[in-house]
Amino acid sequence: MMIAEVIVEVANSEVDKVFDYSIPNSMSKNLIGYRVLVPFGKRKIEGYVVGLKETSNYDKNGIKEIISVLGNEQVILPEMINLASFMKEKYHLKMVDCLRLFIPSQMRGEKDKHIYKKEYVLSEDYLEKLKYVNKNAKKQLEIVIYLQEKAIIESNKVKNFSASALKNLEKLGVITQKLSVSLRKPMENVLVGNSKPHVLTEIQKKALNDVGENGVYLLHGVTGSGKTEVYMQIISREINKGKTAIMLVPEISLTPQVLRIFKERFGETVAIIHSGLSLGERYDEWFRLFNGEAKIAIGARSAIFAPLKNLGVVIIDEEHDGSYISESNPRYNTFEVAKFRANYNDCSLVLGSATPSIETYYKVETGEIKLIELPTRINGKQLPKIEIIDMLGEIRAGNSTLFSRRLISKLEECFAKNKQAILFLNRRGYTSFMMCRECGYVAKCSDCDVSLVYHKTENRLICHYCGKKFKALTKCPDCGSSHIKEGAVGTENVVYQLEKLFPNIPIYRMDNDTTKTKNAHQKILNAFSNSKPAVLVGTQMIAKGHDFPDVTLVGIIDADQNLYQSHYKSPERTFALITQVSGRAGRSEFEGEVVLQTYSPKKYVYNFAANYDYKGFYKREINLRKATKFPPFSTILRVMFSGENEEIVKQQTKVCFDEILLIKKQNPNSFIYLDATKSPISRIKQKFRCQIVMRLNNENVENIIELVYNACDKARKKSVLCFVEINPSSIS
DNA sequence: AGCACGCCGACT
DNA sequence: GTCGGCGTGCTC
Repeated sequence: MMIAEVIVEVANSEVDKVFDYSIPNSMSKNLIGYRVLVPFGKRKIEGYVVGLKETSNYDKNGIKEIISVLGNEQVILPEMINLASFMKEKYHLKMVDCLRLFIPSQMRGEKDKHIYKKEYVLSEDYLEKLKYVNKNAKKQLEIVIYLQEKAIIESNKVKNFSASALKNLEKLGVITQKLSVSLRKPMENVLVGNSKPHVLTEIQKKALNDVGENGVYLLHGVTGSGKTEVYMQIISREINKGKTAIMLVPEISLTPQVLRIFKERFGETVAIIHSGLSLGERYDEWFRLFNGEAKIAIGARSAIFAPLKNLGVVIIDEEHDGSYISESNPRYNTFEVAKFRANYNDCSLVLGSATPSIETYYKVETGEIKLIELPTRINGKQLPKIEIIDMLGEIRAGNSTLFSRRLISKLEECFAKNKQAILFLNRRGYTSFMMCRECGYVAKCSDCDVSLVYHKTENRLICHYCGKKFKALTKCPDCGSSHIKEGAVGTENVVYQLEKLFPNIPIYRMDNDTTKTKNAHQKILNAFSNSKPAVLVGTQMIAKGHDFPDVTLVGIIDADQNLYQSHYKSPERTFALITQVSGRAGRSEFEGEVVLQTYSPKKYVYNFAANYDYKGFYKREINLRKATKFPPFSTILRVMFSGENEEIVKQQTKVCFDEILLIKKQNPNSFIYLDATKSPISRIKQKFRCQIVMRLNNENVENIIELVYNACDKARKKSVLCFVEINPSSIS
């Protein structure tokens, strides 16, 4: 008899183990990677076959038979089953959560399940049916009252109510389910032209040749050095050998322009995976990769899971970008996943960046990564000159506005020449918080432990963590004072101040708030590029990948912003951001310049950034990390507990912490630091958060992590979420 | 996650 | 008594 090992498709559950099922005689035996329907308790559930064997150890009640095979395809390749196991072990994830990353969500569930949204409304005769509801059924009555007020429980709110209460009300006929179709958006019409490969410069040619058939490479090239063309030719080379390719870019730079370049060069052989696609489109693109019609996958982080066989190369552009580390649900490090796939396929992995992460560059030193450099701009122009302006000096000279005198005169100069400027500030909204000058009251979110940001256009206070909106303050709700102090300025405020200074210059703003609707991105960029002179004010989404030929001036309003968060990566992030934003200037025949405003002009990071001295910066930074024992010379681990009941969260954190203390006792040399605290943001979306943070020596670290994972399992409880992050990009 | 089983408080 | 809420444990 043949036994199939099945992972059942039950979301977010404790059922994370292999279940054995026998394969009926009528069924093909080679079921690895197939989706199947299996009896599970009293239910029938979907599952994935991850292994086959002759006998089962489970014999309590005998094993059950697979009911049927779903679809006729091996949707999960053997490589991907291995990858799922690798991720499960490395990041302490659930097997299902990993497998789910590999197939489009449309494929799961019964046909069309995910196209429909589940919503509840009151039945027409609900008043009649109400008499059947038990008077003690508190939860059920709560639902009825909610519905009387709001008329509908939207699909995203369904989880806020007791599932059994909803079910019972539906059975009694008090409420009915309403299925509303969420429509497939039409396919974006990108013109597929015939872009010919560009003639490479000698340096580009050398770079192309230096990338071998396997191994890991770092393409370190200044902004505008023509990395994209090198990537495209590496991909072409592999496609011509009959292989396939994956190219990852940060979500934020997946702009229509970038996609168009690839569509024009590779036509139908490229499939694009990004968050703007509808579920249907995503499914279509996935399937084109799966059946071999498309051979190149381009997309953000999750495109690393593209169902491609016979990979020839994996490219990670803007390698240092934070979006490559997943910060939700299955938390993984894209570089490590990419390396797994590259090893499995015996192909090369190419990282590209103008400002590689310190940890990556360290791997160049240790020989783990081979370095390829593109030190000059393709147009032969110098990188824009970066001028550091001391904002404290401005205050001393009587200028306490947002803009230094230097920036204003440069703006005037720029407009007079009919050119364009970009002003960068990595903070959206109008003012970061509002505080009462009399009593110190600060407007905070009701569901999260953070202050609210004032948005002038909406005239609302908005929580940047959960999105909840509140009425704007005119006076302090505590003491009635109308002396309200405003916090740090955001992009909205920059636009507002700028309008006063330059009433006749068109000003565009690009941030999360102005790009919510589809194609808003494109509209703003089009409008901006068609008007001269003009200013574009924006957050980091303006920093990447855009090619604005007429931008000659870049202003960095508040360069210090990143440095306030005392994270060991703050300096490298600041360096990367300055380099990135500065790279927007002087991309065509006109020279560019950059005005960098700071309150701490002496900080070493600014000097290195202003001189485009990456290597100098790296040396200083790596020595600092070595001396202070921070990654890559140690490993930081954060265990997070979160849940609605504060006491239970604290209790479970304590249970886990005590376990970890035992580990520390037995491995005293492994721990540099260990502490359990409330998270700096102690509540998000009504969930309390506690964390255990530790810094570990690298010797034997794999073992210690394993022990910490076990400690987490001991503290596991249904009502509390627990997850572990390795070298988290933020611990707030 | 579902679904059953079983304990416990409230009401005909 | 008995009905339903709600906590616990199991699913090959």
